[in-house]
Amino acid sequence: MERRLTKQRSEVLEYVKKVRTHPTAEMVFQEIKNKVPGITLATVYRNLHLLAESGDIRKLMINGEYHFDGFVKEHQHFWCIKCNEVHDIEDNKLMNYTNNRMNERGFIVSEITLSGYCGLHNGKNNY
Amino acid sequence: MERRLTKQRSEVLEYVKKVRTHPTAEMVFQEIKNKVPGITLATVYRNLHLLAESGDIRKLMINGEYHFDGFVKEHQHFWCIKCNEVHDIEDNKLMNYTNNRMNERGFIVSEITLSGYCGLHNGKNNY
DNA sequence: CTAACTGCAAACAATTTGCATACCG
DNA sequence: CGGTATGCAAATTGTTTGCAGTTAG
Repeated sequence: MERRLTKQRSEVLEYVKKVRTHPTAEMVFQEIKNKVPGITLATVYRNLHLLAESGDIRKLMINGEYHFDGFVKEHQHFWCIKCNEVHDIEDNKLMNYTNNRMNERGFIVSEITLSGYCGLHNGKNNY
Repeated sequence: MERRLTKQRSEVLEYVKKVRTHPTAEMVFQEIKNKVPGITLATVYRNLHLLAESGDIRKLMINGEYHFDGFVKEHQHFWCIKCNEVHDIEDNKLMNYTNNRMNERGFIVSEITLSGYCGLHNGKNNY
């Protein structure tokens, strides 16, 4: 199944690649619909899934919604319960430690997703 | 808002407490509907959420669905992409390490959710 | 008694699908 | 051309809600 480069697909990809906000399909749709008149949410979904499948972007399931991440270098995610934002965590030590501990138990870890309170909502600064 | 102990609520609680399978609302409903004739999925949902709110059970969002866990002692979860099961991980070292690393960055971790391949599906035994 | 709870049906939100048409390579 | 991809509308899935009747304390 060969892939074609349509206006819709390239705009979806470009948008997800340029932001670091882990947008949902709906957010991507809202942001690009002006540049791609007539585009549908269904098309955005289809492209996001295809792009994730081909490894151009990552697909995350956070709090019951898909979020998409144009940053494909291995990293982890943290979802803040309070501000509802997804933060990138780049911590090789944490990744290695987690892999080692889990490998010992026979598991292979492909994703680490943490949740809790981010810097702005950790109680030290909670106004 | 005082809580009452109805047949429906106690059966939901009892079921979630007795299994270690992290059932969804639908699964709980299917398992108890014979013991509680006439019970509705909506009632199961309402009770699961109330029980989670009061701390009697835990509520997890895994792969886009709520799962419920009667084991309330602090622990982590691992979701196997292949068998689609949620495994309990009890690893205080991993928890402490993760907390420490994340605290340094100003985050407070309340949940650790890993995903990947469990022992039966880690490629060493993948038939 | 009376506020909490229930069943029922309808509403919802996120996502997916069928199908006829459009268009990339 | 031929098979991908698209728009549109309808369908699905998981979950929540409004409401009138029921029940625990």
